[in-house]
Amino acid sequence: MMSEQDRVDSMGDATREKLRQFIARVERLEAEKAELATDIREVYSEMKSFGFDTKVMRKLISLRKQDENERAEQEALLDLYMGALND
Amino acid sequence: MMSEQDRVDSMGDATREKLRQFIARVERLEAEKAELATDIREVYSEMKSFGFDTKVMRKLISLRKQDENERAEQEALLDLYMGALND
Amino acid sequence: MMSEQDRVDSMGDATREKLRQFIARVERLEAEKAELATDIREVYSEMKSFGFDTKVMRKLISLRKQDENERAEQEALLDLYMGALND
Amino acid sequence: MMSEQDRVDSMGDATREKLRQFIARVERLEAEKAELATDIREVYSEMKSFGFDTKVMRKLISLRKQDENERAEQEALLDLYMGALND
DNA sequence: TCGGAAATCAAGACCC
DNA sequence: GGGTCTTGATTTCCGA
Repeated sequence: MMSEQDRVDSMGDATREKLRQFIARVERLEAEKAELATDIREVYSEMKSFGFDTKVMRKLISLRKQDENERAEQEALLDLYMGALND
Repeated sequence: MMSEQDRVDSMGDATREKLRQFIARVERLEAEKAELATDIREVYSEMKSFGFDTKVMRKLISLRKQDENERAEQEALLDLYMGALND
Repeated sequence: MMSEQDRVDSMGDATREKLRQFIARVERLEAEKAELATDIREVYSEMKSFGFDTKVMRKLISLRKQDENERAEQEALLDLYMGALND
Repeated sequence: MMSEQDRVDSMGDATREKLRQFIARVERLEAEKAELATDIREVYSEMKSFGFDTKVMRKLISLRKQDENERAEQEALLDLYMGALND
């Protein structure tokens, strides 16, 4: 059986380069995502120091997101119906 | 390193029996679950032969489930507020 | 454009009733399926508190299921052969 | 019992405004975070269509992240030691 | 029937 | 340490 290292060695240079690029892109995006997570945490701690109950706030915001999702779904359903009418 | 077989061999009889029982229970439940999945698929195909658009129907039913979840969440939020009021 | 409500209104009573029944049947079956999923989760947590490694157990059970499927396939193949002999 | 609406009504205007701002900030950040998640998924699907095994790629990237964390820890430890030397 | 997309689920990280 | 969020893996589902 070929080891992973052998497999990498047997890649063409172009493939290896492509691999590096993919990894770099993902890692870049993940780093940005992690930063945003930090920012969000900071906003919550600001809220807390402002006297808001963060647990309630989290719930509230998650509920708003659900509403939004639901609205999107309703629209998707409507689209489905409209598509069905054209059959 | 002990192989899996060795580990089973080294179990006490009681443990081995317990193991068998757990596996039997899970497999029993999974079999029932699989049956239900089959039943559901059959209902959808009945619907289809009745002239309903199953894609629409699936969406509709999933939307109803979401509504239900949302209602539960709203209540959870209300409970949070009520709890917060008691502080 | 016809609103969703209009479409439902324009269904015959019989069709509307049929629709309700289908939805009820699917929701019933899905509720039962969800219960079974809960039961299975509970069995696993029992196993865990009994000292079994649930990850391994899951793997084990899924392997047994695969074997079972293979056996079923073999049997189906056998049936096929036997049928062929009768031709 | 005070209704939720009553509670919001009883807030000062400034507090209410502050609340809105906090919610807007969090929702903004979460939207950006969700976009990044989408971007990452897209990169993976590009990789897949390029012939890479995404499961392996995910593992690889997560290992690199671990290494990075370890390196960071080592450095933190080093800083600690160096600080100690200055005491 | 296959492959991709999405839902589901448990494990791990992380905050309180 | 309890609970929530996130991630990763598995399973499920649909369309081609």
